[in-house]
Amino acid sequence: MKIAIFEDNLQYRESLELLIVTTPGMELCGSFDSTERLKQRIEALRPDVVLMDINIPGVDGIEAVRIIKEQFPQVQVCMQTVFEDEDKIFASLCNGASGYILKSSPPEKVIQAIREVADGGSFFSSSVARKVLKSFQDSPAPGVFIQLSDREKEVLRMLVDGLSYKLIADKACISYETVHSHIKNIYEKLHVKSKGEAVAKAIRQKLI
Amino acid sequence: MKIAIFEDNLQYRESLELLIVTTPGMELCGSFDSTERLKQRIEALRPDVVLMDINIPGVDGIEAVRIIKEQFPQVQVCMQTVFEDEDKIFASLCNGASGYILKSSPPEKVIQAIREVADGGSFFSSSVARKVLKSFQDSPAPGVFIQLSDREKEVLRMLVDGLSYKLIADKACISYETVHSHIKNIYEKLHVKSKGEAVAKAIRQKLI
DNA sequence: AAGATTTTCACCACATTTGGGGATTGCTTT
DNA sequence: AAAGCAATCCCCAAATGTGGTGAAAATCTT
Repeated sequence: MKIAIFEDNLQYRESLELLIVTTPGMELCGSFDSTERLKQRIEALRPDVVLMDINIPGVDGIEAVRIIKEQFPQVQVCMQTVFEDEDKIFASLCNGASGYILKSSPPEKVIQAIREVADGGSFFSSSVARKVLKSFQDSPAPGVFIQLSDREKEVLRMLVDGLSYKLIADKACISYETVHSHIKNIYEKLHVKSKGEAVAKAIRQKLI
Repeated sequence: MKIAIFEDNLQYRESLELLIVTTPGMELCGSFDSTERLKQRIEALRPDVVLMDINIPGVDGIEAVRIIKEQFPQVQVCMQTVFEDEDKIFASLCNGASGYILKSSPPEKVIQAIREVADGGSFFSSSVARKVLKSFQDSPAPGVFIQLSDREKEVLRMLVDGLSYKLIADKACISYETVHSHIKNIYEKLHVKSKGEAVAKAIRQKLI
């Protein structure tokens, strides 16, 4: 299993290098202090797993993940950082990182994270997992309470897609007035009084 | 650390019981095959961590988590299941579960999961983490590309909240025409032509 | 078969949004 | 100093959405 390291802190990078080379089954195929010539390096080295510092010189780690996953989707990326910055965590994950560990994690966690991401799984430090979790819990559970009929859901979906009453009418092969009528009922059930609120509620409560 | 088990499969429950009682620092305070009298039981036992089977007789595990977290938010719940059903995973997590492990997980993972959730962290089996991750990656990264000014973001936020131009004008202490103007610019930048689309895009791309 | 709900459609009046023109001020960036 | 942008304001006309009041047919429930 080939590992590449992108980490600008010399001391930490060296300890990672040592960790990798002393772990059976793992091979260090590259170690860098910036994201310069990122694509060429990945291209040449073909690592299985990349350990990427989030605050690295050059294009930052978040952008680097995007680039790597875009060009080499089979390469698994595990982010590393000292901070627990929520926005950066989410941005990295959305960009395709498979793991996220804090630099304070003990070496065996790092090895575990590498193994799991290489294996197609994911690994989060538990405090990172907690943040990810929280973002779920902040959003209400998929709406089971609000009971929309099939037609109403269909109309709502189109409303969310930004279609006008007229276009909805055409697509659903019903008259403008029927659309009007459905939407009046939807507003009633959702306790809203405008398109904006309806769309917001539909998306946030995952009604569609 | 007091652990309670809710699991209807006798064999698996017994192996969990054995695992808990033989682990130093953990105490088994209750073990049940259904969620009957759930609240009374939690009330009486005051466990630190609950291991909850997702397909348990009585109210199901997903509902049980909700009830537990509602009444006893300090109790940490770790879900257990044989299935990797995405909807159930998300529903459980939204309802307040702090961990999610598959029954195929080895005993040491179970112990690790209990320790981490008790500690305020979270634990996912790596395949579960992968699913959670995927739900992030399906949504685009928080909009870094679309550049809205502060005022525009403010207006957009209010638009999402369902306010009319007039109310936005009042709240922001600017004229109706200025709101109109900002919104024209927002539409331009978002490449949309209606409130509905703007709201949908704002939420989906986490612009607000 | 009776009753409830969903789906369908209509009309009217009013409110709101949208797109098209402008314009001025102040602040940055070049 | 000029260009560019954000923020503020104005007018107009057309398109679109909202609320009220019906009502008929189809479908599902009991």
